[in-house]
Amino acid sequence: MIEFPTRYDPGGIEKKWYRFWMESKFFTPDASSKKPPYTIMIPLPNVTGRLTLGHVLNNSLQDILIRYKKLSGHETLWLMGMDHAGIATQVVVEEKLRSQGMTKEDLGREKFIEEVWKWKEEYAKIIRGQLQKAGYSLDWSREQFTLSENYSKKVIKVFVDLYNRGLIYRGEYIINWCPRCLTALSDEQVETEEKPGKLYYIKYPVVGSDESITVATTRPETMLGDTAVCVNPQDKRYRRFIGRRAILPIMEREIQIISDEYVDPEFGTGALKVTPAHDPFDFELAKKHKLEFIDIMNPDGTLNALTRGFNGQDRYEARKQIIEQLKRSGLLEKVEKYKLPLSKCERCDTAIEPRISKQWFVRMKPLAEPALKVVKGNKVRIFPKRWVNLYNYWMENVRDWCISRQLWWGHRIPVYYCNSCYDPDSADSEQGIMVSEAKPARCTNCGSNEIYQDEDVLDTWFSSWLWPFATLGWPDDSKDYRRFYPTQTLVTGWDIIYLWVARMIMAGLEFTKTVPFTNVMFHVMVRDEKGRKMSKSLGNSPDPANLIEKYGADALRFGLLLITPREQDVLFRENSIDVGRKFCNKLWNAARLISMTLEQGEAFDPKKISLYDAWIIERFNLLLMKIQGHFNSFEINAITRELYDFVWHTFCDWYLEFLKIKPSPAARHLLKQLLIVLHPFMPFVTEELYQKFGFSQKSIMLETWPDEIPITNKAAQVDQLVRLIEEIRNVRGIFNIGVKDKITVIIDTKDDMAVFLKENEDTIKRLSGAGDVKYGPPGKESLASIILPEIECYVILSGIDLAREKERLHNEVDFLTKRIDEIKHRLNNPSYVNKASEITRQKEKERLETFLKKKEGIQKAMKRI
RNA sequence: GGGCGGUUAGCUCAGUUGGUUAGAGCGUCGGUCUCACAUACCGAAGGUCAUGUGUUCAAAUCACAUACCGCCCA
Repeated sequence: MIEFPTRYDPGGIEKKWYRFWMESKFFTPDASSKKPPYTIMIPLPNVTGRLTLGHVLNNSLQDILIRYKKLSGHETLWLMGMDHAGIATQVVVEEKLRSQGMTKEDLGREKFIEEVWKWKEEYAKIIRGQLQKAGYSLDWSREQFTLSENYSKKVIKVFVDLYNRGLIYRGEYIINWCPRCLTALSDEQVETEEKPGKLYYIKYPVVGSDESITVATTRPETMLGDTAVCVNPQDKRYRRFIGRRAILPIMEREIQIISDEYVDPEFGTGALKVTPAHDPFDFELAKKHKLEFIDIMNPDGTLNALTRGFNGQDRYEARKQIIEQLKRSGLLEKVEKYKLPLSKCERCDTAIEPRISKQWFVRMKPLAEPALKVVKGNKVRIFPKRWVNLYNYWMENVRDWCISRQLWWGHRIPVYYCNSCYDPDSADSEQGIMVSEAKPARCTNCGSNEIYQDEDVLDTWFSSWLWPFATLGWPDDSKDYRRFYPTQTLVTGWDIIYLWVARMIMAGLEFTKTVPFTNVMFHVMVRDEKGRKMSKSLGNSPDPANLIEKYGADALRFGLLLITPREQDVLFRENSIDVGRKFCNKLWNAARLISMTLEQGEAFDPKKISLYDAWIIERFNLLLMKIQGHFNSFEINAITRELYDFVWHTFCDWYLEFLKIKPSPAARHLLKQLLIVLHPFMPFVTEELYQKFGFSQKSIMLETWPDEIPITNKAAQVDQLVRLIEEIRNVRGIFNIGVKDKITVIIDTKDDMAVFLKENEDTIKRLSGAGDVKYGPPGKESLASIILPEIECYVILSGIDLAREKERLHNEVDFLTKRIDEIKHRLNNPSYVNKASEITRQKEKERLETFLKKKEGIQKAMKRI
């Protein structure tokens, strides 16, 4: 007899088994194994902060795939690692310093980086703890970090290689500048939102006339950097001004009036103020027309000395004053309300400043083309399919990637400058610039030994796009790399298609000549009740570790998956994972019951099973088939629903009830199979139960995914029995017959069914609450009638309202008559007969048959009343 | 402005090639501590499947349009 508490308590059990798995090295694959490999690279969490429920969803899905594949005979590797997350981590550490009244400049670069490393160690530990608590079968022995010495070497090598092949260049362009983080950002790290703003109409007086030309702008402060006004050459209103000069108000500077057909005459006034150093469009225009570039901003978003009186003023403060001045001088024509897109830094929410700046870029077109092809050609398959559109859209419109960041925390750019022959003011010359993995001893141009390294670091994503192979030893021809690369599946959120997924595909093709993974599974986002994405910086996620304390890891994992919709983001409410906790307890108790019905010494033999066994096995086989299908299309939350329904409403509600009356060795066998199938979803409780029952392996992790169990019995009679019991219960409910009031039922049926029901009288009695079962046609008692295709059944109602039963039957007849007419009509319709499939028509005929029989039975019963 | 997704019971969601009387969980109501589980069991109430038009023998399911919500891009 197995000792079995009535309640499942996950606490101690989870810790015990995780330690056991770790000590047994079950998470660490053998690179020399002959089994087919299955590899997943974890979407490396940032060391910035604690993991959120978003990570729980993401990692639970991966753990399910990995554990499933391991059970299915694969050598699985789920590689653990973390991301240094340049800006995000630097921001939080700066924040921490600020709370202590310090800035990073107070510390200096070296000391500051030391502080960040301390942060990294602290949070890496927390994150590992969170992941282990959740039961994830990550290979900890191969853990990676994007800023480790080893990983950095690879990042630097890639930079140098790409530079040597002309795919990395330095250039002066308009980039997204965050005045808070004081760094350039890539286009993908900027978020835009629509904000109510204003459109200001400003008059620029035309030199040598008393006329003026009016421009419209949403950012009047940028006018201080204007170097031209541009109109469409076809625009009759302005034709006469082209080639003349205007006076820039406030600055009192003369600027040109030029024409270009890119100007939209419909927008604003049709005259465009040109600010080449602060707008990407104006920048292009200025290059074309050889205009002057005037940068009027300091890095922190204040205006600089080139703006005369506004030097040192904040951009928004300056805007107010400029409007005031324009009003006073009568040059502000009008102000309109206007909705404008506002760009923000994704990390700190500060409004982005487009700004001319010298940065390093990756040429993306040549990388994107092959990456587009592999998705079109199904070499990389994306699930759900609809995300292919987004991928294609981005790849087809890809822009060069700004990879330099003015940060301290990251991979220092491997570019060196010669102090004597390099000219920082020359935009194009490469004289005195050296790109190499190690610091050159002397300048390759002039031989000077005064050489200094670029101060900037690389975009974090420039390291994480190498993740699938840099983690496995590449560029060395290592055993792991040969064995586990390319990987099979990537599981991630759709929000980083551009930032990460697309770039990994490009990097894989470029550096390893193969796709880095064959399947990409995108899952939805976890949001809080207000619909905000759960994020480390917002701090709006409960700590998964706390939820696990409260509910158990299996409960959190299973519950979260169960409430996750197919295509829509999940709005998380804590009480909704309670369903996971209850499910664990249900499974626990199902096993408990089975342990109590065990018959010693009897082994399961599929040839010697009861009809009940056959009935449940049929359903179990069907379940396996469905699960297989869903795994193939990566619809994992569909599987959780199938499992839930099967365990609760088929296995427990019916089979275990049958089992109480007729114990069977099949139950133990089925339980084992069921535990294996459930194991990827709820690893702890299944291991505990597996061990409790002493099944054959050392751990459930070493088991084999079940095949369908071949059976020959047909269990259709059990379906009829289930229906009969449901109907009797229904009658009890309708007539308010209490559970304790035993009723008498009369069953009228024939042939095999009569034999079967007689044999299973105990089941009927027990599950329907019947005290007595009689057979044959009923007498003249007061009866409620249950008419099934092969069974007629009557419940004796003494002292009960017969009018009610009459009404019930009457309604039923009405309903059936309607259906029968419908089907008859359909079957007589020539186009239906011609067009509907054979199977459909056959089904329809069977339905008609059933309804007719039932109607007849009910009519007979009505006469009897 | 372009694109993607959503709209099904009071709430959160299933419903995958069009074909029984559209399902589940939670909540509500009624009844049970029935020897696995009260973290449970039995039953009930509750739906013009957003709206409109169309295709079809047949539409929650397909097409088009509209409305509202969410997201992405410009």
